[in-house]
Amino acid sequence: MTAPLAPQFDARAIEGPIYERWLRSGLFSPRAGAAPYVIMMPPPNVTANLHMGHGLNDTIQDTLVRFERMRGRAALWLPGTDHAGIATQNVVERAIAREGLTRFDLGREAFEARVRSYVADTGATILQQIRAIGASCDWSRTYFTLDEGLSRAVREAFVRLYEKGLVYRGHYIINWCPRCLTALSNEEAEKEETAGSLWHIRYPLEAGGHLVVATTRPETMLGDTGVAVHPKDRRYRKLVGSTVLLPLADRRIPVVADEAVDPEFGSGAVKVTPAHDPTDFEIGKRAGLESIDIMTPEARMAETVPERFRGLDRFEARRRVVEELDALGLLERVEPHQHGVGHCYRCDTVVEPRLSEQWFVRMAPLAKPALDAWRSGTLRFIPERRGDEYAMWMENIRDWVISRQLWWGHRIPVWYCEGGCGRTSVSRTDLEACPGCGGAVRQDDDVLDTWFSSWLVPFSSLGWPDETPDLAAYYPGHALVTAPEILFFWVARMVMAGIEFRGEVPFTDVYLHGTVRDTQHRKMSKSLGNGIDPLEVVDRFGADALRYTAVSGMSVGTDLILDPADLDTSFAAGRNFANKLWNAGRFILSNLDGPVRPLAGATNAVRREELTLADRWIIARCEAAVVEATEAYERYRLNDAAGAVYRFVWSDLADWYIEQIKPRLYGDVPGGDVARAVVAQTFDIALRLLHPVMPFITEELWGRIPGRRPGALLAGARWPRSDARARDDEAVTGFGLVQELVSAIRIVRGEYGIPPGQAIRASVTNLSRPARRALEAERGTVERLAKLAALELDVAPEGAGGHAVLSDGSAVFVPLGDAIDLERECARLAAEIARLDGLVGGQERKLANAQFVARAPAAVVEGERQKLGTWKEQAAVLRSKRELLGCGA
RNA sequence: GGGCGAUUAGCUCAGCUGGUUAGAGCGCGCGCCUCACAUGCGCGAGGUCGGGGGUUCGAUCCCCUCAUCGCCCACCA
Repeated sequence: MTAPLAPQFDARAIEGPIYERWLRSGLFSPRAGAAPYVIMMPPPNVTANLHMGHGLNDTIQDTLVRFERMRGRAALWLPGTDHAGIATQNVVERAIAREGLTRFDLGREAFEARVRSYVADTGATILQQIRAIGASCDWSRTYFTLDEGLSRAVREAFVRLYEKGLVYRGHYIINWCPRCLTALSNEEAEKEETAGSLWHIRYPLEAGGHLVVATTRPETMLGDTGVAVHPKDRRYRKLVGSTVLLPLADRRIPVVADEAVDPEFGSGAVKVTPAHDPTDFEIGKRAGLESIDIMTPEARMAETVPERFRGLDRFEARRRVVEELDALGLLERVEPHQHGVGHCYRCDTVVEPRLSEQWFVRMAPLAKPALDAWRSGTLRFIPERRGDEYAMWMENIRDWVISRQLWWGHRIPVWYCEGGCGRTSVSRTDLEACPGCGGAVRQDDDVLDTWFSSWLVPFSSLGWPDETPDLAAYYPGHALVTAPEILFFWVARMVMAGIEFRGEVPFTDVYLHGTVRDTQHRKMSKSLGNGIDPLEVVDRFGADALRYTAVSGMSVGTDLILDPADLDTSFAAGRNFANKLWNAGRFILSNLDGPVRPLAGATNAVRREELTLADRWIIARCEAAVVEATEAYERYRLNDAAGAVYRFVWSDLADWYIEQIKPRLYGDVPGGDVARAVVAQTFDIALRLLHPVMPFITEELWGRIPGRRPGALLAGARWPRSDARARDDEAVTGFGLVQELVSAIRIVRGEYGIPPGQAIRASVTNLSRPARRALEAERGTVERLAKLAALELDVAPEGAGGHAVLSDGSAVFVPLGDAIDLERECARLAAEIARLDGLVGGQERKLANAQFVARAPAAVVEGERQKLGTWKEQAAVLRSKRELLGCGA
């Protein structure tokens, strides 16, 4: 376990064993006695394979859960899978089609058995794959929406809603997928803007002349049972009540008046096909028109149309109808027409509005409290604007078609009496006989929409309808993290179900993250072949690199753009950072071979007087990182949290502090024990702060810091507390000047191509008090990092050399002797002076503006004055240097 | 047709309540195998903050408008 760290970071070597240790530790199950923090994982489909969408979604959830777990919450991230009715059935139907079979060949029971065995094989795959990215789910509570318990919950919910009159059965126009052969909800019929045509057709009037109607679906005219006009439309008012001779179908149909007609659109007259259009259905109902269903479930023309059209596919029928109308001279004109056409969300087939008998949930009563929850602030969305979408949907909610003509799912718990009484029974338990007459019963053939089980998950997964301890402890939950695509399918409905069945919203924060897209901003998809396999990324770069890239590449609500063609570049940031962390860790750990003194508390704790300026500086920077990262995690600004730790680790700790302490660590100067204490502590804190985002590498390194209890895990360690005593403005300013000076000297070196090996001298004059103290304290640091033979303070420049000025006005001089290119140095200084003069000029104008001084807040004015002073000072210093060099005007 | 969002360096994005010398990563150029790291170190180039107008002492940030892209909703057939 304490094998030396590999020189080269190898994610594959550490991730498996660490995940095993986490599992064995039991940390993924919520600890008893603490305040809970609960996230329900959006259950992936049983047949799903991990894609980047999951990668992103699960990374975010895991980051939040790990953060809260470390903060001491009883964190529960509850995983499960969804039986995914249509999707799964489609997969299995495709599989048996390869054997030349349909589900009807197999019959219901055999087909269902087939799906079950298929799912038994594949069901656990996705959850296994999720582990690869480090997900800290409580696997002991894993559920499947078709489990016995969740099935009971489904029945309970159905029966309760039925008993309240919120579930009903009726004949309505629903969206029908002619390929899946099932009803779909409004949400499942995705509108796609389509370039279609608007056909203007002449319908002859019995009394002579004709009426023009416009339609986008001419084939439906075979099912027309009326023509409607607006009651106030002068052009047509007198025609109301007259008769139209419907062409092709050769039927006589009435002209009716209805408010739903828009006189402005088309000709102002509408053909009415009650069996194939929701608006027409309503008009037909009001006018008492007949409904003629002209299509089979497969969307071929049915027996109800003239023989020559029967059996034709709807689009073929469309062509034939148009052709015949044209031949008859009844086609007035055709114009291009953009409109939204519904497509099945599972197979993309154009859905057909169809009249059929289905089960529905009356949604308005459920929507009201769900909307109130948002309005009152009980429920909030991140980003906020998503709340408006939620509200709009709730306000315009339509009843939910919950029956599906599928075989894979929860069978509708309704039994029809086939004996004498004809009663319909809704029951929590299977019925053998009619409760009314004792006669035979037949269960409804249909199953429920998949989402009818998903919307219960926040409590059904915890044991509902039983009042289990889990239910008491972990409902309601806290955050719900998902893609905006399922806001209505799932999130909104969970809120409704939560309030309806448990009296409380199931979570308070809905974090809707973006979508993973390619560089052309196309959604990643199997069909486009632009996907990225997260498992390949994990394999090549490690889970931490994947997670870091995902988290840092996306701010609240924005999409994550990755290039599937260039994984090396896409994941470079994460891979490089993991590598950096590993090497910094390797260095630090190899220098902590002995006991490390604590920074506070114990008797041999490092005293404040023992700290160098650099120590105080890194401790202050670390404190700032704690505050920044903690606040960012709390606000779901994971990219900011990751960025804060990244900068601390790379820019502060690795680039400066580690370099600063080397002489102490090597024993070249005293104070090694203090440096070790400080670096151990700040590194430890950095690992904690980063752990939610990069759990594996941080776990591996953290466990090797001396003084760990055996078996201690970072995943269960406590979150760093902010400590006001660590703040230290003096050290931040002072060490900042040290950094500036080193940079200034490096720039001069670079300008004149002074070889890295060649030690030079540098002197600083005109020092401010903080600069003097800092440079005296860190003289050695400057000398080493700028590769100086000596840093001299207050030694006036002599001879030719490079000049620079620090932000406090300190004048830096690097003697160059013959190496100087006087012209070049003069030009360089002139450019810098010009830049400063520009700033000074602007600033002077600003401060000369009486309005500004009078109206801007005093603190702002004071700040601007100070800036002016600084720039003036810097410009003056450089001017004097130019003079010194004899640059001339 | 309604509603919303975006437009900042070559690319991907920060810039959260108007005052910053507008930042990061990747890419690019120059110099470095400096005993943790070349998946690295040092230095650097690169931006009229989409166009136009306005409010303000002051606008990348607020308002209007135009353009482009995207998302959500919608029974004008």
